[in-house]
Amino acid sequence: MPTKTATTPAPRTPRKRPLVTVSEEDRNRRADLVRVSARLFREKGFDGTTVRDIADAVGMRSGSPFYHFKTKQDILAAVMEEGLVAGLAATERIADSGLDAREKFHVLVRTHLETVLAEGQDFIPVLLYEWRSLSPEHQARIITLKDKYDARWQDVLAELKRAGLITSDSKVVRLLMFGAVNYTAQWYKRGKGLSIDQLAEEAVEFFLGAAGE
Amino acid sequence: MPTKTATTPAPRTPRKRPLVTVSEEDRNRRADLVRVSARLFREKGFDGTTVRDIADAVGMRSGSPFYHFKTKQDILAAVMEEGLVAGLAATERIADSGLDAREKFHVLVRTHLETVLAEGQDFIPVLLYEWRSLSPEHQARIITLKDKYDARWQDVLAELKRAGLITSDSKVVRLLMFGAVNYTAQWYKRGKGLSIDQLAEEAVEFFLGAAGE
DNA sequence: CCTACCGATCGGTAGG
DNA sequence: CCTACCGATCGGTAGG
Repeated sequence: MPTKTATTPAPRTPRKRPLVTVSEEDRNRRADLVRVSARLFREKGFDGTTVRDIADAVGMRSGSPFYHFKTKQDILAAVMEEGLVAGLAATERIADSGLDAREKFHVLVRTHLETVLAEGQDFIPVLLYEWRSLSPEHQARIITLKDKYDARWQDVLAELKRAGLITSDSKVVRLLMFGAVNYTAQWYKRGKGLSIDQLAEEAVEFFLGAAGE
Repeated sequence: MPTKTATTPAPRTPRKRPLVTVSEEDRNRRADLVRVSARLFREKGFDGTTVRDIADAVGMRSGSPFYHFKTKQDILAAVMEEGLVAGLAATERIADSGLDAREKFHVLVRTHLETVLAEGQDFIPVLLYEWRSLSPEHQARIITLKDKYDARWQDVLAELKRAGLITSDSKVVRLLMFGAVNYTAQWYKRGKGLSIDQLAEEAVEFFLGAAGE
């Protein structure tokens, strides 16, 4: 049954709320839970966050999150998956753009920094720092997405090397760059010092060194 | 009947021990607790590790760690402090050596990598990834040590810049390097791929770029 | 350092 | 999504 059919005549019977299908409101509440959980998991860790913390933050009673998620683990998986799907989409858009190597890399770094540092962006930091709390089954599913993400970065590094902007495009170099960028989550304070754009600028200069001049 | 899961209690040889002074044995047991706690905190996180886990790992009963430490928090602080004191000593030794800038930097990177990646070296990773679990009072005391550590790195970066090996020795550059090196704790597998020495080599080349050639 | 224990809290559930 | 609840577990303690 189509969810929205503009051309069908109005139903003869007065509309009643569907009792079986998942309502729009349910989906919104679920999204609320994922969003506040991301923030709490980032601030206090997965083990340091209780289901009651999460329920409080969205104005539910302590047992109610389990109407939307089977377990606390499932909430964690949802947070990570949402962050990675969004991050992957952005990465692919940039990788497939027609920009030249240096510019493409710059945009990639800036976008990743925004993903890690901008307000309300807690999904990827949770992915980075709560990975060990995720069950092996959930990990396996998310690794598939993560591999695609990594592959796109590796492609851009290969472009940089062809352009003579870096001397090595090894996996180790990618991981070192990734570490440098991801670690900003630990020390960067919004509104103090550099803006995210300025930070991206300095990071790119550092990564490409004097080779790019 | 088969529910005899837990480790058997330590042999109970009643033994005379000094009642007032802290015996050598007490100090050894305390060191044992710190060492196994470092490993457990790294593997499962502070909140994911129970005092019972720690007691089991050294062959004590669940209440006994509290003979050596007032709280679980105090164990965490001891782990971090021990790691930082050792790391700071090594860093100062290198910074004050007569090596030239590039060589000094290389040794610094390699030593830090060993601190993060070598077997049984769990203290600094715990410091890096469980910082938020430490109470503000403990944090304040440890920040003093951490500042000294950072200052030594900054000194070496200034040397690198004077030698023309890097184009910027800003704090941001130090933090990016630190992130790249620290993040290895998340992906490096001992005995697979590069050795720690080889990794140090590649990291230094990446950090100094083509400028050093 | 062990025995024996406690109050608090936790993830999760039954039934509406 | 709430009410009412449970079994398990946790950090920590008294007393020896």
